[in-house]
Amino acid sequence: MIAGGLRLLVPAMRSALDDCRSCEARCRSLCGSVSGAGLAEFADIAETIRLRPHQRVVTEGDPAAHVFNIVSGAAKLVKAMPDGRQQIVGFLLSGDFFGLPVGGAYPYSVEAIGEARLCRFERARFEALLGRLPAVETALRERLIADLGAAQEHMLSLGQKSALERLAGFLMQLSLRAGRLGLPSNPVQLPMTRAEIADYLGLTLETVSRTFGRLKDRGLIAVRGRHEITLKAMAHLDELAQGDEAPMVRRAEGDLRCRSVGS
Amino acid sequence: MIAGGLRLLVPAMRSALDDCRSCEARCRSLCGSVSGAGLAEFADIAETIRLRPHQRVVTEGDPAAHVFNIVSGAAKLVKAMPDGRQQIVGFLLSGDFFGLPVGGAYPYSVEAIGEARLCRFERARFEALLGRLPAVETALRERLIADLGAAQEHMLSLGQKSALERLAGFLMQLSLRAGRLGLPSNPVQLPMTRAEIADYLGLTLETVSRTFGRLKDRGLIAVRGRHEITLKAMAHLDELAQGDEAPMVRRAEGDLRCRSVGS
DNA sequence: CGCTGGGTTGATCGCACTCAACCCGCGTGG
DNA sequence: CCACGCGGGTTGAGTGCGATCAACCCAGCG
Repeated sequence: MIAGGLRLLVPAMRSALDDCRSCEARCRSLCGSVSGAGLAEFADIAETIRLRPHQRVVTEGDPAAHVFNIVSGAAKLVKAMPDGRQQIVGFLLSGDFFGLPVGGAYPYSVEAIGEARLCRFERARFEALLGRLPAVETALRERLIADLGAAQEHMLSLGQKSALERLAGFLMQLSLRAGRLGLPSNPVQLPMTRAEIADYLGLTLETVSRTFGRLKDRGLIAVRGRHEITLKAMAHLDELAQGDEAPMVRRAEGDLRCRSVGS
Repeated sequence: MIAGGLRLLVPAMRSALDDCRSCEARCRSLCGSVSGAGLAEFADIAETIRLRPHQRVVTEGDPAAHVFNIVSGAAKLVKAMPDGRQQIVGFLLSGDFFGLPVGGAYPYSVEAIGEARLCRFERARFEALLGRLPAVETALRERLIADLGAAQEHMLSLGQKSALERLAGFLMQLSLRAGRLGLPSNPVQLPMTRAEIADYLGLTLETVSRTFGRLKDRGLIAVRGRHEITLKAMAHLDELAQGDEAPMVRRAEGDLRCRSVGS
């Protein structure tokens, strides 16, 4: 999960929403944690929302009155600076959860990528439910820990990796994630634009475009259309993303310096 | 909290540790969430550990058998790459909590900065306790959400901000954090080295050193010794950190300002 | 004393940013 | 039907911020 992933609430909406059947398979692992009664309670406070492309559901800094769950489509979590710079801190796919506030306010804005359908809960009621359903509370904790881990992994990318390494890692992430959702993991589908990839990876759209070219030149990927990438050497891509292969920059390992005394 | 902050367990150690009194004041807000019996249970499974400077308690990738709570001193969360590059994803101060695994393994290494004392719990027992103490589970959830928010804020820094903006933001963070711990918030104490600041901000130590110089030249800070910084214009520093003032587009204006001072 | 770890400063380099032109597909409307 | 605009993408030329390499400084300490 690149960011706010939390797939436990989808089952709750089966009775509230009529066309959620595509979610059923992929969230089965967490269905067991919700009792029949609890499931009904979730359905009770659920509300369906449809989003047009680029439409915003949540605005950074607003008081957090609701939490959300993506049913279908994709969205992005955006943190903006006053001068227009922005960082996408995560992409959300169907089943992902978001909207938990920091200090009472949303810490990011959320906008749809393409059409999206999602499910809304009043936050107060949602939190009240958590108290009554410890299994859900535990599942939520697990997801938060996973998200925190993903965030830390992304910090490593943003702070230390080259453009090539970041993009390779991004493609591998998308592939793994699609696989977990039961979708084909090799021709990777990119619902987002180059500019959005750039804002996620801390690069510019030109650099992203050029870096796709470099990956293609190396024979690691094939670009088919704007939104489909074929991974031609996943193991190699992964090595590249991890920085395993010879990079231009090699930093000395500080702790073992005592070995080679001045010679 | 810059990273794995979680201050709820400290009270539990009052009976297990004799000299934790400095923690008492700062964790009072969460003390109420633990019943007397629960507190005793925590004390029961607590174990004290002392660390020498640079000593490692947790290694990235190892199976996570314990969770920890910092009693005194400071530590860093480090993610490393095979070629030696590393990203510090957080600094821990007294009261902070860490060690929750992603996929069963620690997602980072943890090393002491200077001397540190901490408290260790077996993870299985800790999680069992969470089930019996819902108030603690809730407090843990709150801390995880706050940590996730801090991580996302840091992504914005790493992905979009200049060296000057990152360092200004870092100093403001440290100041706020010290204030929350009941320590003086203006002459900021830096327990870590320049190299560690660099690895946290995604810069090199040379750039960090030069950027301290630029902040000093602008009259925003005063550097006293290696580990103490006086913030001379916190409002201005904060604007700088947020990117409110003229950023990358017209760097010339910033240079103009320096020139008029210099010549 | 000299050694060592941490910090500062200078000179140079290079990756990614910036600015800019251009391409392509698509929808709209004359 | 083509003209046009527009959003998204690619490519090229030049720039600059921060990385790299390398002295040098300073304090603590055996």
